[in-house]
Formats: sequence, structure tokens, C-alpha cells
Amino acid sequence: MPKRVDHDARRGEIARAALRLCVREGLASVTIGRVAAEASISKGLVQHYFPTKEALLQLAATMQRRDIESAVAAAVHLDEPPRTALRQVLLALVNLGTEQILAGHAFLASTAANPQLHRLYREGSSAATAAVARLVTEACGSAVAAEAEARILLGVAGALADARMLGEISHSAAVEILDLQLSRLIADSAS
Amino acid sequence: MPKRVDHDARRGEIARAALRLCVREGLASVTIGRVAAEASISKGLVQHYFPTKEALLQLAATMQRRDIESAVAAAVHLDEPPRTALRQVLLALVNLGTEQILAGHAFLASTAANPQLHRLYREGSSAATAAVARLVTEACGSAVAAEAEARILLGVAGALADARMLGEISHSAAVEILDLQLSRLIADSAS
DNA sequence: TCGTTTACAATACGTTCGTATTGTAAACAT
DNA sequence: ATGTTTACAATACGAACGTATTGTAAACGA
Repeated sequence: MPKRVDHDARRGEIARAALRLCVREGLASVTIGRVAAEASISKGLVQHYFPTKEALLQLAATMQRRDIESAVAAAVHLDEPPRTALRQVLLALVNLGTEQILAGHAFLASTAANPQLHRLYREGSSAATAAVARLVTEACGSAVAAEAEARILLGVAGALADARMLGEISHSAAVEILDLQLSRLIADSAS
Repeated sequence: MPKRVDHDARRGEIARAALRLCVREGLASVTIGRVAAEASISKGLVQHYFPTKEALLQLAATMQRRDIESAVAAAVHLDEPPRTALRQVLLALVNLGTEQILAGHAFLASTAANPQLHRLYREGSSAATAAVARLVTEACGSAVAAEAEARILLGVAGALADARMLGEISHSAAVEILDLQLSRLIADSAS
């Protein structure tokens, strides 16, 4: 009934409904109609805010990345020493919900067919590696190969998150494995 | 026109066509009709070999896992010492083609919606971890936490494969990073 | 030899997809 | 006051989906 609506916020709501659907029933079941139902709006309104389905998926993927970034940002308390911040960042990744992990895999798999998604994920991955590499340098000095160590740590965190999602390992087991690797890089990796 | 046909082989061909499509254009574009066209057969023949689309995807996922297993098996020469075999296994994973990696992510993302796929991937992941853990024990003795180290190594290998697929790092950079981690576990990790 | 089975194609069917079009009522600009 | 936007719903539409049904010709068992 009213008029002016926050356009970006509405788009965000719709994209978030798409993400929920993707996680719950797979990317293949994300259709305009299902998204509209999930968001409790009409099919026509989805079209009003997104010219095409691809644009909707693009925003959903972007928001999924942003969700991860803000989960990481929320986990690191700024006044901690670098070694603690590094651990907190990796722990945040391990603790990601099933939602973020599943959606991430789904979009990553679409990378081959969608150059825009490819760029999004490539840049996101590079940025994450660079950020972790900086923390590694701060925590360990410049004697270590920071980028290589960052890739190792991010790989371990990702694999632990996957294993946790699949129900293979418990949260505490994941933390132990992460700390095992961290203890190789820096002494005193206690929380 | 003739009669007796190797049923399993035919099913394999069709599933492989589905995999190619999945890699090239994403899981969402894997439809009965497209698979039939990719395999150069009629839509009806796909139905003749698979009662349902889900059965087709199930076999495709199973074959994708088998492909990875045989790539790994082909990479390890049996008479090598364990430390060399371990490195060869991980290198084989890093060197996986874009196809296997992308399809793996796509199926893993369908895990939430498909309990059968969930079991397939959970069991596959556990088996891989156990196999690598055994190699770790053989190579380093029982003083190390073999399963934890196996998860770390598999995580690193997977992340390197992903980074290579996205075009972030070169093959040689990936090998260097893998060897960096391996050198922590065992002395003399040279090829 | 003849009926059954099998490999495969063709097509029909109801559903659902993405998109286009149209309608309506509320807010704004003038 | 009025005409243009804007938020939203409804529906129409052709294409493509998964599946069911039917047809045909070749190989087999009897």
C-alpha cells in the first residue's frame, strides 16, 4: 500500500530467501517461484527487484561471501595479539554454519559456467589468503612464507568445516586439529 | 539394432555424459534431455537405463568418486617407501582436473537435500582420511596423531586443487606449498 | 519357428520453469 | 488536482522439464 521502500534491503531479503532454499534443497531447486514463496511475496515482486534469475543468484552469492566476511570480522577482537587474532579468524571459519558451507560449495561449482561468479570467488579467495597471510607475518615475523602458510591454514580450516558439516568430526576435534597446525607456526597457541 | 549390450557399460557412458555436462554448465543444466544429447542417444534410452533422474545423478556422483580413487591409485607406485607414496597420493589430488573438482563441489552441495549423496560423501571422506592416516603412520611412526595429520594434509591438498582450478596459483606453487607442509611431517620429502 | 525379451526411438502429457504483460492502489511531483 | 512513479499481485505464455506410453526391429529361448 505505501510507497518508498528501501530497495537494497528488499533485494537483500529476497536473496536471503534464495540462500535458505539453496541450503535446504539444493541450488537446482532455487527457482523464481520457490524463492517468492520462501520470501512470502508474489512471483511478480521478485521480478520487480531482479531483472533476471541470474541477477538474483549473483546477489545471493555476493551476500553469502559477505556473511562469511562479517562472521570472521565479528570473531576477532581488535586489541588481541596477532597470534590470537589469527586463531580466532580460523576458528570462525571452522565454526561456520552448514548454510554458509553448503552454499559456498554450490556457488563454487557454478563457477565454470558463470564467469561473474568465477571472478567473485577468485577475488574473495585471494583476499582471504592475503588477509590471513598478513596475520601470519604479524604473528611469526617475516621469516616464514606467509602466503604459503596462509593457504595451508585456510585449507585446513575449510576441510575441518566440511568434515564437521558432514558429521565426521566434532567441534572439539576440529579445534584440536586446527591447534595442532597452529602450534607448528607459533609457540603458545593457547586460546 | 543388435541385442545384448553391456548394461553397466552403457549406464557408465550415460553417467559420464552427465558429468561432462555438470562440469561444463553446472548441475542445474543436467537434464534428461541434455544428457541424452550429450551422449548422442535418444531421451527414451536414458530412461531405459535409469528409472529416474535421481538414479542417474547417483551413479554420476559414484563414478566421480571412483575417478578420483583411481587417479590416486594410479599415482602411487607400490614399491616406493611410504613417505614417497604419501606425497604421490597428495600430488595426485592436487593435480585433479577441473572436472573432478567442480563436480565434487556440486555433489557435495547437494548433500543437504539428498541423504544418499550425504552417505556417499561422508563414507568417501572417511575412507580417504583413513587411507592417508595409514600412510602417515607408516612414514612417520606412531608418534604422530595420524588421523589429525591426515585431515590436515587432505585439507591442504583440496585447497590447493581449488586454488589451482580458480587460476589463483600455478602447479609448481601448489607443489611447493604441499612440500612445505610435508617437510614438517617427515624429513627428506624430496620427490 | 514363434513368442518373448531387449535396445532403442518417438511422442504424448501434465507440470513447472523464466519471463512478459497487465492491473491496481498508494505516494510523490507539479 | 492531477499525472507520473512506484510497490506489488495476477496472470498469460512458450519453452523445457521429468515421466509414461507406445512403436519397432533385432536377438534370443522354446
